[in-house]
Amino acid sequence: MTAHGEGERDEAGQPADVPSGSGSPAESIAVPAARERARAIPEAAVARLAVYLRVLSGLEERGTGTVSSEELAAFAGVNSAKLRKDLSYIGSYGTRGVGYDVAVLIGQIERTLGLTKKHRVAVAGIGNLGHALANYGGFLNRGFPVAALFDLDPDLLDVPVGGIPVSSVDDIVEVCREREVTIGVIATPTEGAQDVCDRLVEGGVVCILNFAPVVLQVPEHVEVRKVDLAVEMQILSFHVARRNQEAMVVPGVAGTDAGPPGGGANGNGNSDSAPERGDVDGMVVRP
Amino acid sequence: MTAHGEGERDEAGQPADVPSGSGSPAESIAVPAARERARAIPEAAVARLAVYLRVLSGLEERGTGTVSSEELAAFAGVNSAKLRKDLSYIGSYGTRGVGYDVAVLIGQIERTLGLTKKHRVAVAGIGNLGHALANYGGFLNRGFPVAALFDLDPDLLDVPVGGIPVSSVDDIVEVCREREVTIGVIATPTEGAQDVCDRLVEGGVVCILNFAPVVLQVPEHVEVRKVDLAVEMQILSFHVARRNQEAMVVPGVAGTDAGPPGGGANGNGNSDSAPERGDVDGMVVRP
DNA sequence: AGATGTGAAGCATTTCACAGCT
DNA sequence: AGCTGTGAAATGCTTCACATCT
Repeated sequence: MTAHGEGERDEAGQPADVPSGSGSPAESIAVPAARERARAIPEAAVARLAVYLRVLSGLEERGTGTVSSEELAAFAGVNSAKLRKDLSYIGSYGTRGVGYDVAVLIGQIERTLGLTKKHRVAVAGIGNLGHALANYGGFLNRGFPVAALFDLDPDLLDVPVGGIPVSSVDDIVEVCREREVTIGVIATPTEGAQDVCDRLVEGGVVCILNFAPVVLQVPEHVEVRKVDLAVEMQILSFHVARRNQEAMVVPGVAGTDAGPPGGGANGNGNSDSAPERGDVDGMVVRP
Repeated sequence: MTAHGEGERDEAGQPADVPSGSGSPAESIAVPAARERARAIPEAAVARLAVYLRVLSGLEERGTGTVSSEELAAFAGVNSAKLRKDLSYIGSYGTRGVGYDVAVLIGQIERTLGLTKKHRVAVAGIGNLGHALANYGGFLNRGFPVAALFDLDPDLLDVPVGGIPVSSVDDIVEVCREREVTIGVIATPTEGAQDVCDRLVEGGVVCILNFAPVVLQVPEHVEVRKVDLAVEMQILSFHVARRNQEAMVVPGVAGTDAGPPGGGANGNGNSDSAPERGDVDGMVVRP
């Protein structure tokens, strides 16, 4: 996806014509230049950098000082060429003949991902999923302090969850502005999602992680990512079906000869880039 | 995502030589043919088909009989050319000059995704996230009945969650075989994930949805998808950082002139294909 | 007219393979 | 010798634009 160069990218970039300047269209530097905005790091690489970061943190804890691209790639489940290319986007921090200094690399990736600045997070929809997000201290806290929780249910109001009292969705705008929230997580059911989203945006949130199975409408300066469990399940279903079909063609192994045969182990990952996700029906937990 | 053509794909396909037939290597149709196994539908398209399906279900409920590619695309947040190409992978079920019959299309997408066969699901790790998954009836039930729950915590054993009693992780293999579970969801903390995964596989599970921030090692016949919230957050963080940087270059709009300006609304989606995900640290909820 | 289905062009990402530093 | 960093080739996905069918 779980992800990549999804179509709808704001292709247009900026309006072709200069907004204010009325005059002669002719020779300005303009038109093609609009497109030259170097998007630097490929979207797909950004997602992997986050993975490398986790692996590197683990290595650092275990006192490892340096790693080769080969080793790091193995831990992250990618191949080494891809890893080196990904790292090359953020600069040259390796030492030829040696490898990468773990601490240095961690620092550089954090810088690139903007993790030096702590982004305050608000979670809307304190059902099971919301609880899961708010409760586990170690989760969001590594750079993403949860600063506010919102729900409709009056029974939840002011009850602290993971140390933070739940506020009313009516106060989203106000609270988000006060606490300078920049990232919003929507864990509400489908119905409330767009409304909550609008409020978060009005409250100054610029990035949204959406668990509700709807395509949110947002102004273009807002970035949305979607996580849709039902879609993930359906993708898995597709692969089971495909596998079964293939098995049908090649008779060979039929029975339920259980157990991992050779025990071969391959790295894994979401084998794709899942742009939009949705689901057949409400899947998210209670408001 | 999310889901497709990730590098590590089992390139090799089937063994180059015909499994059984020993004889002369010479003129068989073989060698290049191995590679010709049409992988048919692009992984990225599969993820979107699931989204179209959700939208179509909504339309059907509201009694809509037909839709044009333009309309359907708008609801799904993609452009119509992409939608038509995606649908073309599963066959020609539209009517030129008219559009698509909603019911027919639903049927065809369900068939393609293998949703006609109900896949039984097991959830391991009944913390907040596990509860979220197990509880909400409407979630997995649309084609994915939850057939088993597993946890380490003795206090949870036999306590029914969403109608299903929790079993011990020690019984994973046995229970999964008995209940013919084909899809496993891992919502445990990092530590237990690989162990649980091994057991699920031994119990006959062929697809795994993994919420733990580790790259699971699995035999190659098993498909794994990963959902990693920390990675999602970090990707968002990256975008905030990039945006701020750009804003720095182009002085223009500085202040906190809140509120959605024009109110422009663009469809959204995960702007990329995130193959592997991971996270800086434990993020998943309690076991 | 109106909308689908699809070759072909256009981009993006991945992989190869090797020059170049330590 | 070993391993990084990176052009260039290969692959895959998206968008265009139009022939084709109703």
